[in-house]
Amino acid sequence: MPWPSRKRSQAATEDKKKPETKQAKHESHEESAMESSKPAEKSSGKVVKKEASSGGQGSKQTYSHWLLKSEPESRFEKGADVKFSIEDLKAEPNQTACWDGIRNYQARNFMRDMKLGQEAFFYHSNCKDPGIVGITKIVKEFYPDHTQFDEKDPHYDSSSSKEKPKWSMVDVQFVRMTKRFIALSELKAHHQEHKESGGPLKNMLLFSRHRLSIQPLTKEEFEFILTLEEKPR
DNA sequence: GCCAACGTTGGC
DNA sequence: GCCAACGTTGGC
Repeated sequence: MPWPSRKRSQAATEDKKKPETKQAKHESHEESAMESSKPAEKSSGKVVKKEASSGGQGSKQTYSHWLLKSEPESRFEKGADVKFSIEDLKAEPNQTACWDGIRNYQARNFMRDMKLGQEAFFYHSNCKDPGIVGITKIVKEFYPDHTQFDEKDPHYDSSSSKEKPKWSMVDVQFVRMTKRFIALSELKAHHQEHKESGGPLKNMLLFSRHRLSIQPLTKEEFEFILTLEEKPR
């Protein structure tokens, strides 16, 4: 299936290295056709621009901040460990990694909307303590995910081709750890409260698109979460 | 390990 | 294009 979560090593960043490998989840589909046609896509695309939360009523608001899920604990997928914690990111050259292995159209489309310099929360998922642990920034906009062409990679996609790559990835660089761990449970409590009060987390996708490993955040959502850093829980 | 949510596949 | 079956994500 499609899904993704993770990313992995290598970074192409400035130096152009080639990518390495990594993974995330995988799966496949067909390209463009799918893109346009599948449900996920459409929703995603649109969501991105419009919705938004605050503000935007009809207009299209563009997301400028993101949340990236990654699994900090070992888990094997087709023989490969998908573990990639924020500590792993910090250990990469330039503290930068390519976010490969994303095999979900909605998540892929969000990656394609990511712009240089935008920030993303690094979220630990499928682990003992799920929540936000740090902040990263986009240091390379989308380009083909090399793992789709590698038959030995868990995320190989035989339906994709170098001429028409189906899957994309971006490079992200570690910025800093959040001042404290911001647990999913804490975000959820605010989310529920905000649903009634109309607060900034009322529409946070973390609670409605459970399976989306790459999520857009509005500026208001991002900033509200940053204020949580300052308050001891 | 269980299970709810939800995306994908594939028959028709 | 609908929809049931299936598979995956990911919290608990």
